[in-house]
Amino acid sequence: MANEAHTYVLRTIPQASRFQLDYHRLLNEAQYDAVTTLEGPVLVVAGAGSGKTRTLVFRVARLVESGVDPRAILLLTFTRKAAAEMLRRASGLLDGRCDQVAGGTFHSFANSVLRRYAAALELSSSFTILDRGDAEDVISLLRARLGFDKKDKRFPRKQLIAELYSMAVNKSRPIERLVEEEYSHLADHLDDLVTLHREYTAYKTSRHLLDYDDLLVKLHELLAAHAPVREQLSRRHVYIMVDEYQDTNALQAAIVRLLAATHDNVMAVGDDAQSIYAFRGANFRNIMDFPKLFPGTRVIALEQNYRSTQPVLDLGNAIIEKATERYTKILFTNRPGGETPLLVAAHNENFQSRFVCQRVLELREEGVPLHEMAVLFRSSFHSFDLEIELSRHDIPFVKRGGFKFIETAHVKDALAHLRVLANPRDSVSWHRILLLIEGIGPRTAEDIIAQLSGATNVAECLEQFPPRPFSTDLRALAGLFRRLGDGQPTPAEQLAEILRYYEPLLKRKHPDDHPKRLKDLEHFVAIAARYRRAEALLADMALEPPSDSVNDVVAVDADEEGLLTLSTIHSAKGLEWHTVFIIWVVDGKFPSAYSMGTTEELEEERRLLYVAATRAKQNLYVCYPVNMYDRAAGMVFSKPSRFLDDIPGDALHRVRLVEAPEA
DNA sequence: TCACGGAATATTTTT
DNA sequence: TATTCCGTGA
Repeated sequence: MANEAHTYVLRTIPQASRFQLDYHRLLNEAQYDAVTTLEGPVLVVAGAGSGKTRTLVFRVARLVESGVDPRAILLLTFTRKAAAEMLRRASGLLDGRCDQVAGGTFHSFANSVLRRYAAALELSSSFTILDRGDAEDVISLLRARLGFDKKDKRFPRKQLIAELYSMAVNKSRPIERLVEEEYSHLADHLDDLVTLHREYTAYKTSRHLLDYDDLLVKLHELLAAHAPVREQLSRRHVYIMVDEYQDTNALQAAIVRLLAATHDNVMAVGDDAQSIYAFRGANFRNIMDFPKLFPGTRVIALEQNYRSTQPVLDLGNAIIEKATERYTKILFTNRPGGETPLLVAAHNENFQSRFVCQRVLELREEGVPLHEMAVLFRSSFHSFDLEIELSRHDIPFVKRGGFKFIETAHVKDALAHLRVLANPRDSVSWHRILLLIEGIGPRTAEDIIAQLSGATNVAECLEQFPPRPFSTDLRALAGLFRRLGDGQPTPAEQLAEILRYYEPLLKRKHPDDHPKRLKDLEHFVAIAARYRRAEALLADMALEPPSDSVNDVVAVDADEEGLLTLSTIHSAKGLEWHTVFIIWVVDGKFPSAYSMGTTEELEEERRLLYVAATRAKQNLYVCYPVNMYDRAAGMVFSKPSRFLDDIPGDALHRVRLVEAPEA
């Protein structure tokens, strides 16, 4: 026995003792790889439905289980809701520790960092965030002040100017070059646009105003120019994960690079085929440049799809196959069976709407709950007719994307009062507030704001303004601020006080439809009640406004059976449903006629259709009306989207909707 | 300087 | 079609 030769094998002891979760069993190989690579730069190229979120969630859990302080993990996502959902799931897997992970959007992260380190940038920590509309208001104001509005050559509109300035930041290119390359029709006004931009920047600085782009610019500046702060932040956020990396831009990439300065522990997750935010300055090539930014990057591809049936996936693959530039993968699935997606030709828009309603009701009968179905479209207004039809059939729905309720004039009016309370130098909000008063126009408002800027007590200053026809109203406003200054009211109480002042003004301004607007404002008070600090409310309203659209829920009964989702494709990113309808898949609408100028734009539209198609788990209906109304030509025949042109019939089954004889 | 009404015009997607 | 612009009268 003692003489017998033994061979010994080293065997790893199962790590059950060390980790609560059986990562090996719960993840596929590529996912496991991504989840367990904790140190160093990693790029996860994750196809649609390949368990990207699952991977991120498990990685958070893995990090925490490995003894990493949850507060050292930073999860940057596209919406804060996405971050919250992931952390909720991670907590479900493991325990409450995962809640302490820092998470949010680039913008909300920038917001909180900048408030904390405002001093380093000679910025007030009570700065106000301008949304796009606010930025446009400022631009319009300055444009008038500079006299650009009445030149012989018509000056561009504020929207376009704001877009130009924003694009310059998000594409990291000077205005001059951008105009030359992409806005050549503005070339005549180049000098004035540059002047206006300088004024715009100065205006914001002197009044502690930051627009969306400034948040990123200032954060970058803070990290780039202040080494001690960079060190501190980098040591604080030791494990960084960036979701939806294909929709980030060069500036955001630079921020990540600086944040990771001391450790290089960054995991970027994304899919170049799903890049749909170029109009905001995102560049899908960013994802391919990640390894250049972080030498030694480990690239992991997730190619197995767990979401969709093979026929749905085949259609997705067929759509994206013809993209002119493509870096990655063909998705495959193990999900058996499934129906071939249908291309449904409806006689006109209303037939299309009725088809959706009918099919939704049938599926509900078959046991598919409403919240497992969604209707997707290119542009928000494409669903108007459908919304009417759904109401008629008593089908409850939520609409995501499009015009948000926070963007309606009356909500912004009410919000403005809260904003000046936090930042008395917020002249944008002052402007809004004062123009509500009868008899006060831009000129008088300017005067009053000038007075206010030197004042220590707002209410007193307003009361002391020399008598004018509108003095009574001004005193009422002063009274409001006096009351708001008293005690420590909650944001909801403050808002209620504001509404008492605002209601008469609202009724005067909108004699016909003020009841609807008042209802919105009550809704707003309810939202405010969730906050204890006004600052948090204000930041959220600017950065993460409630995603419900204005014409919101037809709240029949939002019981467990839930609501049907209507959504723009952009707002449907990352989500999935049992059944998906895509409507208005017509050339000119999808791709949008405004995006047919360049190949880049057209390619982005193609990716958009790809994103839409890959949201479906089981059923996919691609719909279009054969006859549609065109303002110029009246009723015309439509042509299905060019992206469907060469798709064979076995990948997309073409059917025509005919009216069944009444039963 | 303000308010209002008629004319011009661009028209999507969002932090 | 809805918004923004621009001129007019108060």
